[in-house]
Amino acid sequence: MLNQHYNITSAMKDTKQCIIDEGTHLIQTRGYHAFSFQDISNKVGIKTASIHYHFPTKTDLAVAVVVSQKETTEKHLHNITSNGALTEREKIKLLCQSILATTYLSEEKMCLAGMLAIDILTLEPPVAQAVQNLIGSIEATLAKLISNGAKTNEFRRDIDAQSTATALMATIEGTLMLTRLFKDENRFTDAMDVIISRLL
Amino acid sequence: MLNQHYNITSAMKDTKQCIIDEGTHLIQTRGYHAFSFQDISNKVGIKTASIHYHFPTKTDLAVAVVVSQKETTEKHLHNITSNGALTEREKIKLLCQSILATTYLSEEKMCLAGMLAIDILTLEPPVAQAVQNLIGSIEATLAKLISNGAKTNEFRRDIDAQSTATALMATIEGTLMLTRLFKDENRFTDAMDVIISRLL
DNA sequence: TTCAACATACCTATTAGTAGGTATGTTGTA
DNA sequence: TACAACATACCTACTAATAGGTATGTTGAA
Repeated sequence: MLNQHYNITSAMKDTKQCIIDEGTHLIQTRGYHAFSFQDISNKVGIKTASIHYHFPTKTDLAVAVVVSQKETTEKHLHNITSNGALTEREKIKLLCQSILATTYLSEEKMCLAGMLAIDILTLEPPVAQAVQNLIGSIEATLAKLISNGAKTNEFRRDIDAQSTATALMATIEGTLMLTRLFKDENRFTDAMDVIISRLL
Repeated sequence: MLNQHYNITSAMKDTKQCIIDEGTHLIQTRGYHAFSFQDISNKVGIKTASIHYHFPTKTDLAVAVVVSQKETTEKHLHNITSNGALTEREKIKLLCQSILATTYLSEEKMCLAGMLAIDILTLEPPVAQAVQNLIGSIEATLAKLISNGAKTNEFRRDIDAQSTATALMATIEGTLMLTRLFKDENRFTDAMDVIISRLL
């Protein structure tokens, strides 16, 4: 896992990315204030002091985690939105399924943005800004999909893309939160089915 | 503030309740893992060690906070549901307004249940159970209101009380989370208007 | 004189972060 | 092409601060 004295091969991610990945996982499962450098140290196999070499402060790490996630998410979103074989409604449904699969169904993780959003009052401004950017990006994609569907009369006539996207985003976060609380994935599926069928 | 050497008057809540109230406030603003006994000590004017006299562990305090909140909330919910002058739809809207007023509009607080629900993987079972009970209670009230409205044909014909209540609960939590993130109360109002008008 | 409700004084564990050192890799220049 | 100078990526050892928690002492009121 360590790069010290070794060449980096294709099968070996560099340490910095390992730290980001493990940080992402820890934030999604335990939250910002419930994970420590020691947790990362144990998983990555690097001393806590060495983590500071890559990320001087915990805030720096958190920012890197969110920025990295934004890139990954945008690629993923693009894969869905650019699929010409799907209707806009199908794209939105697929997006929801995809979120469930990468969060609760993957070690009961929460959405990264949501997990950090809840700590907004205790996060330093750079992290808060990064989280806003991440949520903003996902919401913009949703609004675009709804807007597209509206043009082709795929959705209800009087739909408002922006407020509907906002409501959809909120329901995704909230339902994920309650799915984790009750450990019942049907909560997510049922709630999203109701919302999508009524809102769109 | 302290009761030591003083009689408890009507204007003076007892220390135990003061600790619970301050704990409630701290959890709603900072979250479980970002508040300490020292924070409570500073606000209540009691030494941290003395808090342990009333609540042996942090878990005990958290449970007391949630149980206390459940009682308060249920009284509040009853005041709304038992108001004969309101339609079921009006009751639900009032309930949403009331939640916004007591959370984001009050020092940017989050819903207590939501704030703890997010930490489900790091909370001890008694706390998790208490949070489930609290959310369950609110959700049951919502389901009852929807069920009542359905009987009087106040809502859409094909409405399902339980799944609609679940979706509504999720949207309330999620929209509150994003309202705090972006510090924009219109997010709550807009999203809830869309949801209520489409779902009910 | 008992005892509830505190305070004092501590403990152990953990936190993020720092200081200084070391082995290896890279690079510009003579 | 040799090598000094520097960069990279770690290490050990440490710090100050904070966390939740405990054992024991004090005090005023019933």
